Amino acid sequence: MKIVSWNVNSIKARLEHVKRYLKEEFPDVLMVQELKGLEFPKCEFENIGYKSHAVTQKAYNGVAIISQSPIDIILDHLPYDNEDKQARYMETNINGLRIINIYLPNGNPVPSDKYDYKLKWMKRLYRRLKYLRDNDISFIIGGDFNVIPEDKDCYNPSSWEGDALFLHETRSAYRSLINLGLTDAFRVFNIEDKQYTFWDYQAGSWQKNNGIRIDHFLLSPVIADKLQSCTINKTPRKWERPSDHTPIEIEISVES
DNA sequence: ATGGTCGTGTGACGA
Repeated sequence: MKIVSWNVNSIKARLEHVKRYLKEEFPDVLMVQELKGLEFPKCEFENIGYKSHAVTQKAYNGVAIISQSPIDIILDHLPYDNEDKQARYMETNINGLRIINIYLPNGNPVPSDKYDYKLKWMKRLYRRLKYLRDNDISFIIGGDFNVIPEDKDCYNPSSWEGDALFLHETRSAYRSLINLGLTDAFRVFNIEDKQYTFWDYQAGSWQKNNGIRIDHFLLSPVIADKLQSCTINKTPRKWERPSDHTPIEIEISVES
């Protein structure tokens, strides 16, 4: 079973990219982030054999899951704060697998209410994932975490000092998630540095490979044992008018 | 070099 996460930076601007990707790679599940609008082109995906479900808001954020198999919605928001209306979380069952798609807050500038929100959001996420672990519910969580886990996951660690994606407190909160017993799927197969999923539009970042690794898949233990591969697919970042992120892909063996 | 680039929605803000 092939599952992919991709921050598309507007589903309207990237519709043809997403359709092309589905036709070329034919994933079982594609989770997308940063839809950036209320409208979601569900019919466009139906026409090429995909079901979908989106959680959207006006102008900002937004996540969706596009799947060959039916999607059961478990949650369409991150629990433990009823005041939080931002469209950043969805939790589903697909083929009996618990699949979670997140767009974790960026949090810049630091300090700010945005950074406070990011840390609170990460604590809420911890609480939800701990609940799933405590109740022996296996899961796959993927998405744009807006966290650079280690120095080797960015091109110039000193230039990221003080950034909300790289601060000690951010990475510490991320490690707490890992310490629930989760596996960073990418690092199972690749321990090299300079393995990025995002390159800024500015200053020739792509051409200079000045990127960061912030899109991740974390797997609970039973599913981690079934992981076959995890690959960053840089091809869509080379297309015309690309997203600033590129897809990260995992393959899970599922008994049939 | 105190910039540079996108996208939303149509002005300022977010990344």
